Amino acid sequence: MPRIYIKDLHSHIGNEATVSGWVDVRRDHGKIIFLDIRDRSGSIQAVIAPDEGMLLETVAPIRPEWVVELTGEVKKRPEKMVNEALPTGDIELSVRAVRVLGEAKELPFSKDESLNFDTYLDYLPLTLRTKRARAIFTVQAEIIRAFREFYEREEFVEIQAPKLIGEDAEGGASVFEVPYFGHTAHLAQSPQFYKQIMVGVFEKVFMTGNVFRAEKHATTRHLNEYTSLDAEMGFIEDHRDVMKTLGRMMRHIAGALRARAAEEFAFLGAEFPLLPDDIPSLKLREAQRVIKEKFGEDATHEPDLSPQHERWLSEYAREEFGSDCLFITHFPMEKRPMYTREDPDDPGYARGFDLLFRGLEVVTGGQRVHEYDALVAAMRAKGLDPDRFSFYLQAFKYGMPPHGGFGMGLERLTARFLGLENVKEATLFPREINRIDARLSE
RNA sequence: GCGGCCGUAGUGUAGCCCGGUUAACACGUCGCCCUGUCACGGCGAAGAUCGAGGGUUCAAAUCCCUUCGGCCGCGCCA
Repeated sequence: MPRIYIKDLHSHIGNEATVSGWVDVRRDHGKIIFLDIRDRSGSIQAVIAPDEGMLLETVAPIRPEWVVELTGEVKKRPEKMVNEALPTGDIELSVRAVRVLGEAKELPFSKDESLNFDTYLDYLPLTLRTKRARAIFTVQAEIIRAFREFYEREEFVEIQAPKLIGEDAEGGASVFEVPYFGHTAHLAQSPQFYKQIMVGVFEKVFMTGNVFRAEKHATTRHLNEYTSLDAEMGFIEDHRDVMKTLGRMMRHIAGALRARAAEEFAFLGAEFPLLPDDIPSLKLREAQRVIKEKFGEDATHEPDLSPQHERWLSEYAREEFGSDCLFITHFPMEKRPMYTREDPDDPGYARGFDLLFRGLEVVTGGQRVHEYDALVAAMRAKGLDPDRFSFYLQAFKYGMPPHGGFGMGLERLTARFLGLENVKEATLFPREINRIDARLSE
């Protein structure tokens, strides 16, 4: 017999049905007991009535998070007992039989209690069961689904990039070392090289996968392991082709969330973003002029934006352009990795961009160097030895089209969509300097 | 790495600035009562040597030092 989900119980009114799930709340009135039962689809009130003497004994030890199977009649509630606040508030399950499928020990805290974030992290297998956490990660799953949906429609091929790599990908960011049969391997800090290589194979590729950063940061926007949503496409004119695709993708994701996650957004008090057809774009130098004029800080000689600058610029983009997203382009070449393409019309500056979303950088992308000799020269200019990158360089040695792409932080994106303060709230099992599941100090 | 803040029952907090008899409140837990609640309710109980170590003092959760742990901001980045 197929399992009946709680959300479908309205079609069983007047009939007997069996549901299974976790006990959310127990309300014991002595001779009548109410259990709120939760499954993946919703929750319903089960009533254990006084005339079922044996049942009361079975139910007596049952506490929150016990897993039970309940059989009984699905009844329409008497009018006075309807709870309009709940989707199943007009019905209840009048229980005839109870089967305990799994017991639960006493909970360390009641599940609705507001916790310190550290306590939340200590008890993730339990705290992820809360409605809030389930809403966040349902939205995240929809973001990935929409991302995949968009690029499949655009005829990109989905690939899997390795996580164990030999040499560090880009220089700069610290990478984790891994013993590898007497050698030292590294955990990938980005799929950059592999997605570029695969442009030589499929022209257009995308991927989702985890990447690793060995940086000792302690902020609300950094993780030591995060999920990167990447795309790379060949035969572009310049970085603006990538930006256009990315803009359409953001609109697709927002549309998909509106269609499929409106309930979660409402529950979390999140607003859908303002995303105009053309996402506004400023060169870094223009953005710095805005900062100086509007916000009074002279950062015109900085090579990059600070977090405060990003928040200001997002504020400006919303007021000025009615957009929650803003592209910043043309960072100085010395701040960008060796595969970055310089803009011939703006020497010294890159054909690259960051995407700011509600005050935070969520994407970095741009056009790449695709000529072998130029790439070798760029490596040398950055003090890198081209021999160490000979594997990667084969792609360019044997013919590559002009191409570009981007990498996007899934947790940052999720957090910005939902207005969460800390990206760790948008990470199922965050890896941070002092914690891999449990605190490392313990 | 640098700067700011925090550590009190299982959980979340108050008390700390202005040291002083049994460290308070809420939730949870346990016991008794309750046939309509929906974060049920009522009565009662247990549970904390106040992160750890040292110092000042007649007296320290409270003041000082050290140490451990955590959070936030910055740097770096997505």
